[in-house]
Amino acid sequence: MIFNNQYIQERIKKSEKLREIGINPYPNKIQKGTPATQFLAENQDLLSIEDEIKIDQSREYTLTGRIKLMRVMGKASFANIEDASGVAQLYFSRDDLVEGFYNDIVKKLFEVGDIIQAKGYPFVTQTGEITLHCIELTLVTKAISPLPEKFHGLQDQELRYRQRYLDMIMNSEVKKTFVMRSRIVSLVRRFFEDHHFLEVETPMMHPIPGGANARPFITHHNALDVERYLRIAPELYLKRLIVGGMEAVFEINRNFRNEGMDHTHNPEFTMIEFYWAYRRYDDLMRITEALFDYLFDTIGLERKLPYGELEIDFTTPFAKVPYLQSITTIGGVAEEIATDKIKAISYLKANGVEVDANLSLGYIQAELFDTFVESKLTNPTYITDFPIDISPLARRSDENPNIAERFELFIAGKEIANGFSELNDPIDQYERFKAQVDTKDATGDDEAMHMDIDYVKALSYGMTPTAGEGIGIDRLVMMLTNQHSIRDVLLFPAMKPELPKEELLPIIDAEMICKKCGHDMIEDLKPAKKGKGMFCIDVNACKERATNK
RNA sequence: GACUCAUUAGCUCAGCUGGUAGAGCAAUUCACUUUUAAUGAAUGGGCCCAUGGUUCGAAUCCAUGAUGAGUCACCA
Repeated sequence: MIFNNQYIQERIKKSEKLREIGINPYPNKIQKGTPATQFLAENQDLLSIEDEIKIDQSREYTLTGRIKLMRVMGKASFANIEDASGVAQLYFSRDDLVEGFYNDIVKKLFEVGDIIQAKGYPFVTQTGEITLHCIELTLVTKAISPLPEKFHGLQDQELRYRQRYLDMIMNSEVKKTFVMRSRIVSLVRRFFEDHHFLEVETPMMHPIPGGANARPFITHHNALDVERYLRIAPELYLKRLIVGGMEAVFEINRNFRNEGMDHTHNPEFTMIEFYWAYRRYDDLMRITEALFDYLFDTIGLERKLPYGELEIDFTTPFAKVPYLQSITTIGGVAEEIATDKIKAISYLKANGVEVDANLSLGYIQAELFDTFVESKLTNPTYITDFPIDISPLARRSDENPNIAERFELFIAGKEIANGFSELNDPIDQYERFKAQVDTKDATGDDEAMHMDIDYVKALSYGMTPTAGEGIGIDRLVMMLTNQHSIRDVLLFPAMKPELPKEELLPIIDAEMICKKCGHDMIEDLKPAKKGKGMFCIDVNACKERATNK
């Protein structure tokens, strides 16, 4: 049982006692009181009263919040309560409350973790803290689980992620990070709206995964009996909207990639993608700089921000370095090596990187870039002029057919944004998809793109010359809040299941097998539409298994 | 996916070269009417992550596994 812990049992007993004496531990009609910080701000003037007793009984306040600390000293007590705004101190004594309430209820049945409402008037304590002198106390919500230790708080990284609400209660700076995240997302949205972009919502479940190189999550639509892919990028849908006549659109939402997790990767992450008709990739670089200026100015951030050991200078305009040049000047790879596939492969091998010789020069250069350049890009830097063959959706440069009108923005060695002039030649697009499919066949690269005929068809009706860009919101927030793990900017980061084996096994034995064929791979099963039990998603495979039995 | 580290009371942590468990906070009881992690006294609280192995004896040593963190690899 989840509540069989001794501490929880103690608290449940208190909850029952409250009910016995007619106090509902979970009352409904409670109004939120004055925010704690507002209470403190409005009574600052008490501090300057010359009198020995700084008090104003004519002022009346109601505060609501969670008890974080309680100091009981016989017939009087102090408590710190916290609400969304901050912490305020309460004072209550036996003689100021209804007779018996202090001794029998406050001291015995109220405790740290409970949410209470306090009515009273402000005064200043001997140690100079503005405090609410309570004349009435009401229980708002009983907490039957105790809070973690009051001084050290919740330190266990795992518990902090799994029980984020506890992390937020105990570690106030966590809340600050997420308030900042919300602010950034809101400002990004406002920035694009102010620039006359239209916010849209495109499908999260795609019949063909596209718009990026990544392995998708697969799910099943029962009614249509088809596979669906959680989107890896909204790109191809947003560009269909440009074809349809929307000339500036953006979408801020989740993308899903079925890949490894680490401190910069979560299986679901947030991106903004925006598409802008009659613009080119250099317009994107300018508007991205304008976005950073807007964020920094509106939030009031210094242009030089610490990031761990680093200091990052966000002063615009950002540096621009062409792809090949970055490999030679920043990566320190000789040009004759960087432009020769055979030499580049052996150079990589000498540095411990194995690459598939079937790959084209562009892919090999991408390896050179990833190995020797990326981690060195600390200050915001645009890497421009990408090899065309690693840019299947970007427009070819008019001047040089081997490079794409594309850039990526790097900060602190991480890719933050990716933008390009969009390819709008439907026949060229078809050929590029085909080349990707061939790569997939030749190298088994299951992240290469699929052929999306419907998208090519959309292009065939004519898409205006368009520029489009994606910015990783999680990483952006990491940079601006000096957080080094994506999990610290995600409210609920992805975690492995925590149930120990012993608890999982009985469930699997009893429930998690197909009722028809006895198949026991959980990922192949779906719950019965009516009644209990599980059945195979793939009906044909199920029949086959059943007959083989 | 590879390597390194961690996992002991509700929480934060000790626990030596193997001898069956300790503190602070929290809880319970008592004292205390201006405290700031309040204080003082007493009491209760443990499948030492799991499973094997070595051993007379394992929280401690070894193996395997689980979860988390960090480095690297892949990706945004």
